[in-house]
Amino acid sequence: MSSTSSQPPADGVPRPPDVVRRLALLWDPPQPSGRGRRARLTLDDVVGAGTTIADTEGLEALSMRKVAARLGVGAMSLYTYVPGRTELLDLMIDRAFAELPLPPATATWRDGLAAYARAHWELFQRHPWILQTNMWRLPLTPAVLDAQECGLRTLVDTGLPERQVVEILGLVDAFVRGLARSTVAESTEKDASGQSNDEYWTSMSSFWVDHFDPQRYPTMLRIWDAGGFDAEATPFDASLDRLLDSVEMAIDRARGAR
Amino acid sequence: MSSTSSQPPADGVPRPPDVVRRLALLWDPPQPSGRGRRARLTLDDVVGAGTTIADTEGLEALSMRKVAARLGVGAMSLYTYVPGRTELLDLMIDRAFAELPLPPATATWRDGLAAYARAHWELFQRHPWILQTNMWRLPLTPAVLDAQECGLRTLVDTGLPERQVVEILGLVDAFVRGLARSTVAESTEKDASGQSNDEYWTSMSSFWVDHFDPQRYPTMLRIWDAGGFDAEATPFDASLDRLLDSVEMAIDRARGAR
DNA sequence: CCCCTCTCTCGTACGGTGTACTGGAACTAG
DNA sequence: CTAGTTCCAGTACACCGTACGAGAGAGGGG
Repeated sequence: MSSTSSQPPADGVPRPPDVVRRLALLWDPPQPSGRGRRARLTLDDVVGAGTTIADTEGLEALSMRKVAARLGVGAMSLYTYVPGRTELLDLMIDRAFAELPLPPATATWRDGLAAYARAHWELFQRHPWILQTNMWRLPLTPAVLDAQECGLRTLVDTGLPERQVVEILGLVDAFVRGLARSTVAESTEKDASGQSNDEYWTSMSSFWVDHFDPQRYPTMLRIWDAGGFDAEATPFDASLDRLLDSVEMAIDRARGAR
Repeated sequence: MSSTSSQPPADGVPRPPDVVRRLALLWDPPQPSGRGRRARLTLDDVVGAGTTIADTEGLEALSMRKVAARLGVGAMSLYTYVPGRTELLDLMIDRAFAELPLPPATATWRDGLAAYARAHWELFQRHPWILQTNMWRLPLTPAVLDAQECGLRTLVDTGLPERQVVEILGLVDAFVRGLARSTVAESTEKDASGQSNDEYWTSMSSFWVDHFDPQRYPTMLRIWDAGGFDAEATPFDASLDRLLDSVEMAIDRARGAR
């Protein structure tokens, strides 16, 4: 657990994590319970509102007060649905991962793994805030485990030893997250730096003339001149194909050694 | 730029980024300037104190007030050395990356790249908060560019097209960060969940009995039984070697096609 | 010598955050 | 109708980053 926790410094008095309650909320639907006053909202409303804010304004704009305002409700009312911000984030992540179109078990390992990677890639475009969650690991939620299960399933019958299956899936995950990160960066940086596009560009290029020393960074200069850095815009699929080639090599080797 | 910015929600009035000042601070040493009252501290003191706090208490505990307290100084005094928290973080990252023992240009590409990866790996063990900075990209600081230059240099003369050099180094970076993340997670999670080790363990295992459905996750179960997940503790070097094998394959192919 | 000017120092204050507490409102079961 | 149970929300607290401005210390010019 912990995963996304320690995202806020645990303000005020830290409130013990209470891992059990947190997991129960994720894995068992909140029973309506009949008795007492009717709820104006559902848990899904709250999670949805949070996701909308994070999608449009970024994770840093996600505050309990803002979520409550969007739902036309007092800030403290949210705490009837959700124990705290950390758990709200876990629920948002679960909801997002539930959107993943997971490939069927019938696909070949290569098609399946490619679909797995592409699905994550597109998810991170749609919900870039997931990459901001600073999680050490993803939270242990149903949809997240579904995705992991699916990814592992694509490789488990290829003859690879189990450890390598885990290792390779980790590599694929890191690859997708890394590439998504830099792609999102490119689109975020410009408007995040405030003001106009021009102002950003001029201050950016002032870096190259004022501080960048070509003698100190000859390789970078050479690669830049050869257009190597424009390739950040290289299609995702080409890089993925090369990665899958190396996976195929590992599989072939494992089969040969058997 | 932007990199680590938007780490705090841009509290209060956002203060325009002023990219120019930020870069100047990073690339040009702060001239002592003679006139006026003598400074009690140096910029390095401030950055060092911040690093110490982040190392020992985590990035979430890094606040201006805490850094100031450690230096025996008022909170606002820090702002004579540093424009704000964002810039302090950039400086801390630069200082950390300056610790990297970069391999000499004389090494073979494989030795150099392995040394590059291992140096980063060890850096992230020493300063795990770097993995928490949520940066879209690393800041454009001298030491960070030194490291990138070094990484690119190991591959630039191997016959790979420039784009693939950039792409492969990105993959290596993502790999190291990903593996470091999950390794750090393992050591952090336990004490981060507060209380005793026992309490953590019992609440953790309560997950497996209360919520984990083996029918839903057969592949995970199978890999678990085969010990595939213990392999997270697999030596870093073994995984790295396999990654480098795939790089070698890419190089051979590029040479063959030439 | 004084004074002026420049710099660093830092108390106060503002607007933001997560959330504990508490009293009340609204509903249902008996 | 009453008791029990739930949801609602205002207030309050500790903490955050940092704008502002008054004071403290040091050098240079007269």
